[in-house]
Amino acid sequence: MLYNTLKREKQVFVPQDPARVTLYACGPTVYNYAHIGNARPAVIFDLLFRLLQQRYAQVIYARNITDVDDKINTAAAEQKVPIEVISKRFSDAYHADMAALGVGLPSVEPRATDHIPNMIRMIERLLESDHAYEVDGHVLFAVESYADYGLLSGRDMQEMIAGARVEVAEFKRHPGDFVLWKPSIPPQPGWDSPWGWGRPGWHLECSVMCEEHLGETVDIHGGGQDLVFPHHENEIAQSVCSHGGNVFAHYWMHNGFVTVNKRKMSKSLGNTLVVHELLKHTPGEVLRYLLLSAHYRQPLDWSDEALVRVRRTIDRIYGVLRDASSKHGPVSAADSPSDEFMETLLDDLNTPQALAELNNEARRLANAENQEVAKQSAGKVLAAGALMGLFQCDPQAWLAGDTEGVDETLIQQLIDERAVARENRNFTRADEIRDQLLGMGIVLEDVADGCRWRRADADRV
RNA sequence: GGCCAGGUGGCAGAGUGGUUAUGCUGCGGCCUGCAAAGCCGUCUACGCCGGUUCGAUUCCGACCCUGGCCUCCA
Repeated sequence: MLYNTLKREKQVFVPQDPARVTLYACGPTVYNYAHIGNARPAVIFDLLFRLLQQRYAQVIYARNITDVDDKINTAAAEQKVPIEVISKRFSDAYHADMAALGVGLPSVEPRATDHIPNMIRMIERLLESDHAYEVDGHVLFAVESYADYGLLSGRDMQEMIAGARVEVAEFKRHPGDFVLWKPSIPPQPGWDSPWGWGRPGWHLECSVMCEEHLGETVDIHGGGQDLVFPHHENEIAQSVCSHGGNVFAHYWMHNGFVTVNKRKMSKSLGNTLVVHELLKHTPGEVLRYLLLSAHYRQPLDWSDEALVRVRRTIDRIYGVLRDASSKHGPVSAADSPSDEFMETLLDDLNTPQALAELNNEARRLANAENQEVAKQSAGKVLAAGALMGLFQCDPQAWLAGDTEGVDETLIQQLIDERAVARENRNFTRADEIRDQLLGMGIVLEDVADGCRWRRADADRV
């Protein structure tokens, strides 16, 4: 069951071919570090990919890297380095950041620059069928040649012209026409083409890479909500028109925005949160949980309070897992999560409710009175976590936190000294030691078989 | 102006025509030498006004408000 932007309703997902399910998600343009808004679709479609793989024998998930774009050219010019340096640096960073968020690699990760000949062929087909025209070294797509243009975004071209706020380039036949190919001037990147030396327009790479790696028609195509128009609308136009009218994608999924303190994240507001930076202070798992804590189609508000909240929730669950294994022996993931969990996740990726189910199971685990119940509950928690990319760390290691800069020997000495003091019922001294450690950011927990310590929340978020 | 979302308890955030979401916080309790951790309990939730209904937060209509897109953007 998936919400389809095209139909504006939830639909039962029926693949064209259950033996080969295809998913395409718009990946990053590599001109800068990924911000948390880029991470949201990466995490969501990673989860969708995991779910599909559970249900279908073969799932091909393509997530592209756009490595030819004017923003890359600008970044290269500013930093006075070749564009390849920029695209290499930030695609590497993207991989590292996404890996930290538990995002696996897609089946294929095509790059725009590896598909220039195919792009040229697609443009030629569009020219031949009069869906495109050439002017001064530019090739433009003629939106009037495609009757269904605007269907995905629910737009009427006439109305859009009336409300247009942007000056239209002289050479366009219709204000909505968009560039398929444009001339380049060094140091801009360029390739030889029938229309001179130049480079592809934005939208084209996704159409071509879908065609190349997944086929003319894909099952699911996804991306951020802001891509609905014009990016995906234009992709549809190009693909349908160059494929003799064949459907481009059956299901369209779009994720909502990440806002920061209720405001849309944007460069102009200076409130973009870069994953690379967030990871310096926050484990990727916390970021992932937070990204999954709201439904993917809803806006997600990012704040320090939210980060703290998620941190505490995760700590509690790891704590329950740790206590369970020390009380009932080692636990491992069950074959599958609970039915409730799967059901809700399969209902248009209802991750908040799925996490609620996971929390319910964790509570059952904490309340488990015997080993059998405990192992069963722990198995469900771990299986659910595995599917969502959460709770795969060793609980003890997670709770100990980052021990860098912590003098473990000194802590142990103090704990031993405190144990002696407690033995002698010298609680004044014992509490003194506990306060001293707290001052160092260390919290003590007395348990049946001794005393364990962890870093205080404040130092770990 | 056009199009599209959404307004839920202190906060975050699901969901449902009649029954506990879940998490975080606060408060009370169990446990503890005291704590911490964990557990239990708890805090008169569904923007406003009509309508349908035995019954609406949930369906229908009007209204108010918020956000997004229409230009590069996940």
